[in-house]
Amino acid sequence: MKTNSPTIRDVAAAAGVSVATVSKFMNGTQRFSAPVEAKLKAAIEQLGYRSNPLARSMITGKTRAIGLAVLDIRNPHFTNIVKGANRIALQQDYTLLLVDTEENQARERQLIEALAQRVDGLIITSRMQEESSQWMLELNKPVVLFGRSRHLPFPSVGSDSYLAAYMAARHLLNEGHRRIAYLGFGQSRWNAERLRGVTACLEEAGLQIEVHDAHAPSAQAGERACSAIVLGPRRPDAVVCYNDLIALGFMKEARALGCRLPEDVSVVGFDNVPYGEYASPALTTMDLQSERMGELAMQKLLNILDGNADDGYAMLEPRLIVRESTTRREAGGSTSAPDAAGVAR
Amino acid sequence: MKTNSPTIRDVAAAAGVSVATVSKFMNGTQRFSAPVEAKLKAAIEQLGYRSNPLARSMITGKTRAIGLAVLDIRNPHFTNIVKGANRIALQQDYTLLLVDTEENQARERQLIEALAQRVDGLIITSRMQEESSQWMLELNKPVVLFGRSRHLPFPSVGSDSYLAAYMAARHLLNEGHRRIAYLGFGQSRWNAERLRGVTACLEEAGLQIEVHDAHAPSAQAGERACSAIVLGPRRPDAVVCYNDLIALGFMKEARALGCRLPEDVSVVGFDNVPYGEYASPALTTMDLQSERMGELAMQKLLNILDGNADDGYAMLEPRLIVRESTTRREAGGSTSAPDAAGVAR
DNA sequence: ATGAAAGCGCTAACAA
DNA sequence: TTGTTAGCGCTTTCAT
Repeated sequence: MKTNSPTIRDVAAAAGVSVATVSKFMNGTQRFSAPVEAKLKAAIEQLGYRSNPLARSMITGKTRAIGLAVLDIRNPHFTNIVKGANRIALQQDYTLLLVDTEENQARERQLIEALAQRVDGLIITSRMQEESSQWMLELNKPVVLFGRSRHLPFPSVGSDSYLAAYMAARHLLNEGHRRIAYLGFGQSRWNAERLRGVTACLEEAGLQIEVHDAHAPSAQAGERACSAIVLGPRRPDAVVCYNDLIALGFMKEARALGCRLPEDVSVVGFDNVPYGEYASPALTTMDLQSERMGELAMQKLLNILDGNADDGYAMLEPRLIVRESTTRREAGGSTSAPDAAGVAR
Repeated sequence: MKTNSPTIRDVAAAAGVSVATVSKFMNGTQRFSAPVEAKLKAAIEQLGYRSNPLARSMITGKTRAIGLAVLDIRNPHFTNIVKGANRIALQQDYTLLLVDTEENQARERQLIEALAQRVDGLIITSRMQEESSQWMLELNKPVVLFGRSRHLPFPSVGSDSYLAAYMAARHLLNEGHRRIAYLGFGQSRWNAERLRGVTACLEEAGLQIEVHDAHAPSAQAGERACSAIVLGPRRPDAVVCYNDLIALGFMKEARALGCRLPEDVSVVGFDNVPYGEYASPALTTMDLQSERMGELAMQKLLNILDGNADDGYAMLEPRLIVRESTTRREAGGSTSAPDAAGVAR
């Protein structure tokens, strides 16, 4: 299995032409006389020649590879980003180098620095503060970030967390809820905005919010955080969760604790992960368009690599997906959801 | 941003030594006199030198990258494989090149062939028949496959689909079910084995099986397939689904159709995807240890790259995870699950 | 312990 | 249209 694959020189020899000719032919840089073209084709076919991308990259300085660093590939939000990014990359003949940074938090920076050396550009999701991410500038490679970047001159894509949260709260209010809690994830860069959105909406209605933290963006964390909220002295009648995973965990535990959902407690999440739909009650959520974000990020990056400037922030519109976890099916509530109609499903 | 990073020559000049010395230093190939080492360190530090992995790869012929081709990154089964593979790769300082082949089915082969040129080895999940995958031999790179490979001399890892299916059926039998259906996915390479396992178990009990096909390994497909099974003339009292996604979709639709789960119909899936636990009823499933499969596959591959021979098939033990979708909570059934106790949760 | 020199497989001027 | 030639940044004998 140590078959040395044929080099450009082998082809040149076999076809009786120079290596430069072969190179030009491979890259379609030029036109050729019929006989030469025929010989070239024959030799290439016969030898099974495929040009070595490494050698090519060394000279051109381009690898046609994009580095993608995600926090946790198992979180469907990031999975979707990868899916979207991969789609666009494939269309343009780029390859994806993936790193799941959660697997080695301490080495996040090293990992990304190493990654940067093998790619033309990077798409990065990070938990680091922008202030402490100045080193990304020294990557000397185009980077696209998620969430509006304020301290870094990189283009970015995100969705309006504030608005999304506001919408979620508004929906809950419309459903007649008054005691609303927020189960957040403090370490996230979007947590603050989401909290702000919910808070603002409630304040307009003269209501207060009760804030909890899940300590992780996972279903397990949602489970763990549940009892303190649901069994506390003043049980909320609705909770906005930082993301769908937390919401799913919360719902499971809440029911185990004897709550009826959504009658006793309504739940909203963020991200619209595929499985919220299959939980029961099906999870109402804010669709942040993760997959589209991945596509957009990749598009921005490839665009830059094509020489076009872009340091903008592309913001996607959040969409409310109303499902069962917030809609009072029987008894209970007050108004029937006035905003449920015509909403994207 | 067109900062040309320093080359080995810059370092050599700055340190007043030869490039060979710098190279040896970078690779820790040799020991050095104190003064040289000091100058080297200073120069490298001062210039911020990082050796170019491409140039290195050109000579050594090693890229320290592994290609991973998955059918659909959004299927948690594959997500888990990626997670596991990534973990091991990171530990050994390898990078992952990911391709989601579903994004471009027609180009699967091209994609993988291109991938092969940039990596030291590949881990491939494919829907192709082994018989028509002989081209993989011409990759001239070590490959690890999933599922026992019979026609290809590649090592592989998988779990015992036959046994898993047999176990699932046995569990259903123990729960008192008699009319059992199998909702499969004919295009998968494991479908046949799973069907065999279920069939064998039922035959031992003198029972027949009713077979359906979901046409896709997704929740949506499960939803679509549901009504024909549940509203047919002879509704089964339990169904074994090809995977958890199909099972989840099936359950959602079944309930929409007015079935009580698990009282009217019990459901089992395969894969133990994270969200089965958060569905309701929580999904009973066969844990095939996807993440472990990813780890193992990567371990096998790196092992081969270390020069050790390995053409074996590593088979993981399936485990039954009993949850609510098969346990008769009230009324109904016959025996209470005798095998539910002591089972991994 | 250190250095000189010959490439790895390819592209990119520049000549012809 | 085709060929010559000089490297890309690095590793690796082989000398010293």
